[in-house]
Amino acid sequence: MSLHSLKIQKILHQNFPQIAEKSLQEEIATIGQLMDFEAGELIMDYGSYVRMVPLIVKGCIKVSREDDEEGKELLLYLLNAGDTCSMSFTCCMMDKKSAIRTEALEATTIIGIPIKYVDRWMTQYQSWKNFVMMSYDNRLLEMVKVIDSIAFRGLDKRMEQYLKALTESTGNKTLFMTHQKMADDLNVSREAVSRLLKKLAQIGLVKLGRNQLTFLG
DNA sequence: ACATTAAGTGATT
DNA sequence: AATCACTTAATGT
Repeated sequence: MSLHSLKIQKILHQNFPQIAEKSLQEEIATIGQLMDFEAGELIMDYGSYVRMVPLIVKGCIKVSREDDEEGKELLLYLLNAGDTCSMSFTCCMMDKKSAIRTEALEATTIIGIPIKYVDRWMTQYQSWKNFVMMSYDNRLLEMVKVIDSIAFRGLDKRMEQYLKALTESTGNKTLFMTHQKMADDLNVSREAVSRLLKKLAQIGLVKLGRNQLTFLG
């Protein structure tokens, strides 16, 4: 067995304990491709075809929905080690263009699984099916939370949730980004973000700086 | 020093 | 809360 395969097996063991069948682990180790992305790198853009399903090994990926018209964006959820991209399953199986955009927020490593296996494993391996289903469930729950905060709560609570998700997901209380970027993620105006952050700074929830912000939750 | 970009502010809708 | 029209502040060249 190759060094590459051994490495993947070890990673699987550490980050994807749900994937139980030995033969499945071996298949992934054989055909999976380790891929690295730098911080800020665009992994999949809106409209491109999905050829692989990623298993996230390390880092953090931002998944966002893009509006058809004027470059509007909305953060849907964040993915971390042990997660997979649910949208990519659907896109793969139906051979559709990606309805989302994914971007690495920090140095990120994934195992890429070519499309053809993904489908076959669904019927072949119980743990793969469970893994996929579980992943759908998690993502859906996260999206419900986002919808909930958009529909029923003000921007202030939404901002808190956003900051919490980002800092937890990146494991860093300080975020290096502009108010404009946050405004894009939340799909609100930059001014609204600036004004709200100023309020949050006054009550001591965040610490502000140019191009950076520290969450003190 | 100058230009550029990020952030703050007030008025208007 | 969005948009506009500006001002002020920080940073890069």
